[in-house]
Amino acid sequence: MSIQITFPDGNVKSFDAPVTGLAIAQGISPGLAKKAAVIKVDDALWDLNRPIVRDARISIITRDKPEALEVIRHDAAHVLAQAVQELFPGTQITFGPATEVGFYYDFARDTPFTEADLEAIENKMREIVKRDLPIKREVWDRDAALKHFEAAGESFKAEWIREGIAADEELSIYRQGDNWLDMCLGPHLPSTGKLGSAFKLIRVGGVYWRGDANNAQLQRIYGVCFATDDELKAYLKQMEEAEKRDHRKLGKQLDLFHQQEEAPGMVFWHPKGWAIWQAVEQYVRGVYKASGYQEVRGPQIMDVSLWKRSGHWDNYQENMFFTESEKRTYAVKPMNCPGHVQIYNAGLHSYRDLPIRYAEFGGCHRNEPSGALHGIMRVRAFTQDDGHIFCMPEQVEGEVTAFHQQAMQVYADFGFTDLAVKLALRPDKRLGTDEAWDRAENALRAALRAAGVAWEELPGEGAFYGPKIEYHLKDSIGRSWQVGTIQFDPMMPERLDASYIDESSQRVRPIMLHRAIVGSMERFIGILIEHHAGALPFWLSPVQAVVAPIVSDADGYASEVCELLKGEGLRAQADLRNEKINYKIREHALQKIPVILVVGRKEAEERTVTLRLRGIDAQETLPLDQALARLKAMR
RNA sequence: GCCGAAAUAGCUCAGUCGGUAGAGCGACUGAUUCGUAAUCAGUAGGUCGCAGGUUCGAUUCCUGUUUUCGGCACCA
Repeated sequence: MSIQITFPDGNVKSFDAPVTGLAIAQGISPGLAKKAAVIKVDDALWDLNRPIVRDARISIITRDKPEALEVIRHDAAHVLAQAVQELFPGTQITFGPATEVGFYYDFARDTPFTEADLEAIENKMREIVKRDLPIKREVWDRDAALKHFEAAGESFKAEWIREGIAADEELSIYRQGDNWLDMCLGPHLPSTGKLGSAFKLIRVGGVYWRGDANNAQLQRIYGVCFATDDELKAYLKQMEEAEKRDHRKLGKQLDLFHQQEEAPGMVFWHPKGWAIWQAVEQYVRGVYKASGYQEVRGPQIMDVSLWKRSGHWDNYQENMFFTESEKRTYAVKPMNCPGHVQIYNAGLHSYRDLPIRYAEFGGCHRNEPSGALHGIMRVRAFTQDDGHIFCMPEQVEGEVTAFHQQAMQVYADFGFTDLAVKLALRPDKRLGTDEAWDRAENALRAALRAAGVAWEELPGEGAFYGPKIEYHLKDSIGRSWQVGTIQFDPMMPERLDASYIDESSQRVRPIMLHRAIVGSMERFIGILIEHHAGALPFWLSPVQAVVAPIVSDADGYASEVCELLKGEGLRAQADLRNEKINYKIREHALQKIPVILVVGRKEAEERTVTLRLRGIDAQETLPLDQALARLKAMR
């Protein structure tokens, strides 16, 4: 039988069926066959040696293409699995996909893998690559597969066949050489030799079977993998650089903050770190004012009955701190919203007053699981740039759109342009009817559409009271953190009895929007530090300028210059230590001070200063008033 | 919270196959006044995370615990 194969350029050629991708590639050129990784058949990626038996549009995917890279990484996972089973018989295989930079595979084994094991496993992987084992796809009968894996003691694979694969679904098995196989959707490279050498095992960690904490604990081995050795090398280099930007490291080096054993998950802000905080806070306060918020302040602890009414006690009591006095139990606030509702409820509101927007730099405590703590990014005591908008349902879309635009402007002002916008939809554990959730989710979608942004939807990730839009930023090693959010909440007004009087004098529930732009001040400052590698923009730098005299004869003049700068509201210091100018320059450069003003005898006599700006070796000497004007312009 | 690892001077780290520890930087003191990324010399500084156990003797071995790190789960 002959089939028609359509090539990417539109050419059509007849082949005797079955024909494989590899054969087609060889027909074009041996070079292409060598570079080929997989073949795209219509819109699906297939193995090169999988027989094509029908008319199809095809394109050969060479190993330098992104789609091929995913296959290479997936292959690496399988080679890893085989290596582990050869080295550690009795270890069960489960799943092993490609990731953004490599791959992982999850194993069930009683004995933990050690760092030394990783080295041995990686060597075994290279050996399997060298053996160049053919990789072949087979379609198995479901019962046969079940029987095989059960007989092999692979209970996790067997469970997956029973519970994870639909009865009518095709079950594919990939054989790697004669003695090893795995159940897998594929596609894969034609042989292990095609994997190449650009991979490296990097760490091992514990995970739960099927991502559920109630299930068995597995061990996940992570690797990184690229198409070429140069790319791997570049990646490892980049990671090394990224580690230098770690906010925990820079926080210490730049003397911004510290944390200690007696206060896990909490931050001791040092003067320089607090200066950054103040700069951020004053900026955000300006945003509050500009966008119609009134700043308020609620109490830090409130009777637990209030938290029972709000629903927080039911959902989060495990993660709340409590304190007691005179036989009453108080909850240390984990959120500011119930407090804001009390402020709202203290007065009577007409529909004409809405929207009412309250804002607070609200300090919250949440007893986060110990394993979740991470520097100042995930803490147990934090401050939100929190705000709550009480409005009518028809005002929601406009408020959300306005918020979005304001938030994007704020991120841009701090130097962030690469934001991920996500829409978190109804979770399993929730309040309210499905109809209410439909309305809420659609209102947020409409607002995002109106704002003209692309967003990702996250089913099941919403808050218990409503859906939310989330804004995410990445840290130096690629971990994604939520910063801003706006959340739709029809539940809290109901539970805490908030209302307004509508046009026909009826008491009606407002909608409440919870919103934050920087989110947690702690987390945001952590991300700021990493994003700028500690070299914060001038307006955020804790010390904006250092005046450094060359000889002690210039000390008086240096102090005068420093006082002048401070008088203009700049954060300046004079470095009058008995050290050489080289020493001072080096130290302040390492401290990432944006401006160093060097003054020697000459400057003191002529009333000039020599400016040295961060990142620029060239110097410029200019009169004091001009230098001052220059610095003021940098704010 | 779960799996794994780690914790030594202010910081970065070395070390002790069980005999109570060392470097560099920093700090302090003195000398030096030196024009754009480290001047020289000297001094001080540590219950080796905490609590038990084994031992003649523990920072080292064992157990527990706290915190941190990596991963997962969680993240109102």
